[in-house]
Amino acid sequence: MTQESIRVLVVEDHHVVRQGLVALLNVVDGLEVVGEAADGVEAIAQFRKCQPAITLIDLRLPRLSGVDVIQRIRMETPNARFIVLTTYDGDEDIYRALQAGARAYLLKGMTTDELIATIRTVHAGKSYIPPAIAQRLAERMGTEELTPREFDVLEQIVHGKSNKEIATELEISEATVKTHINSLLGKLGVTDRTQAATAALQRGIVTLESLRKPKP
Amino acid sequence: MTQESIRVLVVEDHHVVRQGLVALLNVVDGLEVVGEAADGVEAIAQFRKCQPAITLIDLRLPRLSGVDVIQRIRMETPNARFIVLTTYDGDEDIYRALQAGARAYLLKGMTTDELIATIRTVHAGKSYIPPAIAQRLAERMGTEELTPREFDVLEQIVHGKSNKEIATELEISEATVKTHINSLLGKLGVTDRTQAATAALQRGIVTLESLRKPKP
DNA sequence: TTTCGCCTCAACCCATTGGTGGAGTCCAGA
DNA sequence: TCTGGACTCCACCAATGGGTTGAGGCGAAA
Repeated sequence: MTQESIRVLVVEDHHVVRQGLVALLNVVDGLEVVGEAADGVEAIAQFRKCQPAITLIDLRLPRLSGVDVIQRIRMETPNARFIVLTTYDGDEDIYRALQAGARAYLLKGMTTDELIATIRTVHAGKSYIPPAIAQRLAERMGTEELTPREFDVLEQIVHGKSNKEIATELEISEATVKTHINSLLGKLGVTDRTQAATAALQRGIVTLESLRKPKP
Repeated sequence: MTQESIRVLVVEDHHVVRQGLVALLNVVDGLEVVGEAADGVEAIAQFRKCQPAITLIDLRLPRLSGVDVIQRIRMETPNARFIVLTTYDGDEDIYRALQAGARAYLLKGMTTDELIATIRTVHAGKSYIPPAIAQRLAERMGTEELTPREFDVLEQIVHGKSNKEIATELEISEATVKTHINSLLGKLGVTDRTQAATAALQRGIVTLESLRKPKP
C-alpha cells in the first residue's frame, strides 16, 4: 500500500551535521524532511509551519535551548514527538530533556539504522533510550536534587570562587555558604569542592562553555 | 580549462557528521571525496590507499587520536595537508594538532562556504586559522609548559584526589606533591586546586571523558 | 665541568575548608 | 494549624591546603 511518509523536522545548529541528517533521511523510504532549523527560535517557527510528526533536535542551540524548545512546543502541541540527538552533554541534560517530554535520546555517533529505527519507534508512539543512557539515568535516580541555592553555590565553586567570594557574590554570610556546600557535597556524593566541581561538569549541571565567558 | 579535482579524504567517527561532510563536498565543483574513515587506524590505511591532497580530520577518534594520525602520516608523507575539523575540544588539542602539522582548524559550526574556501586555501599551500582560534593560541603562547610530573599531579587533582592520595598514587611524599601543585598553580595562572581542575578541563589538558572511566 | 631544569623532600606558618550541632525565619502544603 | 523543607546564620574544631624558604640529587645541554 502507499503509505504516508513520516514528516520530520531537523533542528541542529551545526550546519554540517544538519546537512548530514537531511541527506541521510531524505533517501529513506517512508521519511520526509519537511523542515530545518538552526536555532531554538527558528525551531518553534518551523514546527508551527511544518507540523512534523517527529522533531529531531539537538539540545545545544543558540537563542533557545533544546529543552526550552521542547517545553514550549508541548505547551501548544502536547502530543508532539521529539527525538533528542546530541553529543553526550551530561546526565543532567538527558534527564531534563526526557522530563520536558522527549521520547528518545540518541548520540550523534549512532548508526543510520539506529536512527531510522528510532524514528519509526517513536512515530509508533513508543520510546527509545539506549542502554548506556538508561543506565546513567538509573544511577541519577538515586541521587537527591540540589536546591536552587545549592546550585548557585555549586556554580560559584566551579567558577573557582572561595567561600568568602561566594558569600559576597550571593550576598549571604560565609557560614551559610558552608552550610550549602556541606549539603551539596553530600547530595553529589563527593567529599570536597574540587570533586564537586568536576562532578558538576561531568553531569552537565554546569557546562565548560559557561566557564569561558563571564556570566551575564 | 578542465581542472583536476582536489582529492579529499574524510576522517570522522560520527556517522551522521561524516555523511554530512561527504554530501556537502561531493556537490562542489572541483572537489572529490576519494575516501572515508571512521577511526584513526582506518584513516592511515585509507590515506595510503587514496593518496588524498587534503585530509579532513576530527581529533577525537577511536583507536588512534587525530593528532597521532597526523603525526604518523607526516612521517611517511611530509607534505600531506590536514584540515582539523572538530567541535571545540580545548586549546591543548588545537595546539598539538598544529604542532603535528595541521594547516587549518575549523569548528563544526562553520558554514559550507568557509569549509570549501579553507580546502582551497590549504590546497594552495596556505594555512587558515579562524580569528577566534588564533586568539586562544596567542593567549596560550604566553603560558609556560607543565612538566611531566606536574601534569601527573594535575591529572590527580582533576580526579578529585587529596594531596595525601596523590602522594600515595605517585609514590612521592606529600611535600613533593605540594611543591608540584604550587608550581603548576603558577603556570596555570590560578590560585587553588579547584581552579586548576577547571582550567585543565577548559584547556583540554584533561578531558571529561577520562573522568568517567577509571584510568587503565 | 658547570649550569640549569626537574624532581625530590623538609619545616614552618597561616588561611581555607569541611564537619558538627544548633537555631531562627519563612513559606507551602497537608 | 502543624509539619517539613529551604534558607539563613553562629560557634567551634580538626583537617587540608597553599605560601615560603631552603636544599640535595640527577641528567642533559652548553
